[in-house]
Amino acid sequence: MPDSPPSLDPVQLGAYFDLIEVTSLLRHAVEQQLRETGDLSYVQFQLLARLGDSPTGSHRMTDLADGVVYSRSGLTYQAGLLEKAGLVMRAPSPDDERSITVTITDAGRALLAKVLPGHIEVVSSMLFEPLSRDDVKALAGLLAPVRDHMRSTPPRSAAPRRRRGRA
Amino acid sequence: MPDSPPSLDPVQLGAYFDLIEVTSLLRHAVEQQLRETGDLSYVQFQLLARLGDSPTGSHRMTDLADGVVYSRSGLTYQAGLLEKAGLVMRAPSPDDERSITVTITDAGRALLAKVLPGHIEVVSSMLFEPLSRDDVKALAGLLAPVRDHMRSTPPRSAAPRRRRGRA
DNA sequence: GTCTACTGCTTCGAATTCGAAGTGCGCCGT
DNA sequence: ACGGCGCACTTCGAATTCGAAGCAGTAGAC
Repeated sequence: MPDSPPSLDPVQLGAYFDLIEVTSLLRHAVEQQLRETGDLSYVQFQLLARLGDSPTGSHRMTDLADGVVYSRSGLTYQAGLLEKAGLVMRAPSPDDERSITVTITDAGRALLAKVLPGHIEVVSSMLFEPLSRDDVKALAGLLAPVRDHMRSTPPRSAAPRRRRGRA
Repeated sequence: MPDSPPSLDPVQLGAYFDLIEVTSLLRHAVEQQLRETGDLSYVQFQLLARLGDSPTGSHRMTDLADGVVYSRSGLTYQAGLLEKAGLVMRAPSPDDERSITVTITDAGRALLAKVLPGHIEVVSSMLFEPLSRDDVKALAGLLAPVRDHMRSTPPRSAAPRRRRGRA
């Protein structure tokens, strides 16, 4: 079919706007809590959380950047900050001399633990309070396919993430 | 006061993470499209869209800031840029000498119209493609109460905030 | 009337962000 | 093995962001 006239029906538009607004508000609230509790920005928290979640406590820079949806240069900056604060360590990867492995320190884990309850409190009370258990399940069920779709559709001009081998 | 054990069940956690990731990815994609097509940042686009949507084509600064979830000082900056670009006009309100009324110009409307189709295209193909019509309805139905809840729960105020510094 | 508290916006300084360019390593074909 | 291409990360400069402080204008108490 030819491209339909480019427009979103009112329901789509509402969903889109609400999505943006909800996440913006949530992010602001969370950011404030993190700043107060642990003097962390949201990105820094995300990085620590990701590292703390890993079985090894470490990740490559690039994977971190992708995971958090962040620019590489920005990650370098934030990793530097976190390292200076003693929350992570950086070391060259053993197997690939190009890449850097970032590892969370005990101090990092401690701070994460200190900040986490408040974080969860905010998310819980802002995002989940008005939703029933089934609502949350439904939301998760809706977001998952969108997430997968987005992951598999890389930004238009960026290089497709091919490990090796050709198409 | 023994706060309830602060934790999110796995479903909630997944929904929360996906929400953040989806909007981050969407935002990046949209931002890129807007930059390419009309040399606009996302905030600038949001401001123009909001003004263009208004019956009068204008809004007070504060309402704009609240609408897009943005700091006041940031809005002053962006409004200045938009004005310099001839996309909006600023004039003191007749009834309240303190407040400034921002109005979209014809050039602003033109740029908005130029940029909108691509914007919709991106949102459509990234966010809505993997969702059926009913899915979207369900999503909208879930987000609306959350949005209302957040709006009615103003950011916890007046905590002595520490200086920005260090990690 | 006028004093005081509050609101709306701007200015200011510092921190964060990104993209482009730069450096060095690893992979592949010849 | 050599050479070119591509990847991982960093550096650099410019633009954007925020909060705190500052400057009017407004509203309510008395």
